[in-house]
Amino acid sequence: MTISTKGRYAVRVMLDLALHNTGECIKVKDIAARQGISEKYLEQIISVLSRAGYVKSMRGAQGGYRLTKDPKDYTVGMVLRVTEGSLAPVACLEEGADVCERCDTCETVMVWKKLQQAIDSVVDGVTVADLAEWHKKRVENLDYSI
Amino acid sequence: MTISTKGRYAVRVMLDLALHNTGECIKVKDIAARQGISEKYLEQIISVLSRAGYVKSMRGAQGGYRLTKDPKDYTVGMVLRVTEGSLAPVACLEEGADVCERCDTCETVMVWKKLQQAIDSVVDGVTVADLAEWHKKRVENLDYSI
DNA sequence: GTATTCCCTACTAATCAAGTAGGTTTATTA
DNA sequence: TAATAAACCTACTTGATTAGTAGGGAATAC
Repeated sequence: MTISTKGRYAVRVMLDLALHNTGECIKVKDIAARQGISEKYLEQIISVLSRAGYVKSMRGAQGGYRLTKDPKDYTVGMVLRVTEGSLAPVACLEEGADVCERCDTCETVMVWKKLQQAIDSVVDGVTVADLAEWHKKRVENLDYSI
Repeated sequence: MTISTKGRYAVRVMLDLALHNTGECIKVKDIAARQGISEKYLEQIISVLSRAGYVKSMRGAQGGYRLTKDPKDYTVGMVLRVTEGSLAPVACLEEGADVCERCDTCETVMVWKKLQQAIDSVVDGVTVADLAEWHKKRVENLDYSI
């Protein structure tokens, strides 16, 4: 019942890109340094985001990545699903799964369905823009408190 | 983000015991047959429930298991936590986890906290008695429809 | 043309999942 | 009391997944 580093890192990458969303390209190297994540590993994760069309890449010197859309257009759920795969808590709820022959006598499926709804509702209720907003607010508060 | 067979089977065991809660002992062999689960594997799972005090065992011929309390006193969450371990979606939310030094600048933690609350709320909002109730209702409906 | 950056594939070590296997202990019953 | 039926316990296995590492290739700016 855990979200792997892949998904968590992906969310942090999107947040990082949102916070540095100046129109300039952001290098993986910089994100990795800021987030304290292995550069090579991040490369793999961001390439998933790239293939999904969530970020746009520019190769070569001065290259890097940018968000293709506005941060408010990405939910955390979108990012997690594309990196983690399905967020279904049990296999038989995954899309395209063959309904198990036990389902019609299996009350537990009701619970997993509720669980899935609850999970979806949380992760799709928060956008990358929200994360960025929270971050900015927190930084402001830190400034005042010093 | 999935619940393993261990947890799911445990819930089904509890439901099975609730549905056959006549005061008599229920053998692992019978549960395994009804649920279509490997007897040996179920043995391991039910022993966890036994050590947690959720079921009471009787050894020897005519032995077996019984629920120690009323089905309504067990939430699905209790059963899952004891078999799956923590239901925290990320390691840093697990109890006793050392707070990572990044947490204070890590807005994503907010999302994981909401997620955990949502998950807890679902799994602790359904009891084994609810599952049994749903099952009985469904069986009734099947009877009428024939 | 060289440095920089993304891109792609393969490999690895450790852990976890989902069982299998085989024997030990305890209670019933013939 | 011997046979049987059950829970109990520990170790092993096979395959998948996780969390990276490693090494080179292709595009682009300067």
